[in-house]
Amino acid sequence: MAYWLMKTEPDAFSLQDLQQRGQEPWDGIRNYQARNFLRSMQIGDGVFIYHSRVPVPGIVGTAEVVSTAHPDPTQFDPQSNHYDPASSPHQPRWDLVDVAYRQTFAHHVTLDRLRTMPEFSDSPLIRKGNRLSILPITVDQWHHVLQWAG
DNA sequence: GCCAACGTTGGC
DNA sequence: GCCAACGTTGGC
Repeated sequence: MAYWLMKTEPDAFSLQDLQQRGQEPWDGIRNYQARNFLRSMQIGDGVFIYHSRVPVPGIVGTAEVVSTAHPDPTQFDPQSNHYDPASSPHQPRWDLVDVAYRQTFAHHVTLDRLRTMPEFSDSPLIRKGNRLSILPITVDQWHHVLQWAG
């Protein structure tokens, strides 16, 4: 059992969208470090959903990993803006996991708030210029954020 | 919308 | 293998 944080731009796909659909293949990850995290995920792992590129970025709720990693079909689709012509079906380069909605926080845990938490002082999440869209969350971080979220 | 920071690509 | 150029991310 592990914990993760996944970023999304709500203009493209929000926690509310996930709630409406129930679950969703988390496709479009095109970063090797993030992909390697995807590959280490297990069914039942907890996920913080983080909204980026909004006036007040932060963690807005939770989801759960409901599949292990499998090839992301959008890498083979020339119509997709995640198309990767260098990837082949014989040796897929990019994976996804399926993620199910769990809860929306009554109180969002904003980036400003996360910066005040000692649990996050070493996290890439609060570092300037950080572009990692999937990152591991410690047990302490998980529980502390849930506490703040009310 | 701007732009700093970063990861990736490709010429050499 | 180096590194400049490029495209993208994400806070502001």
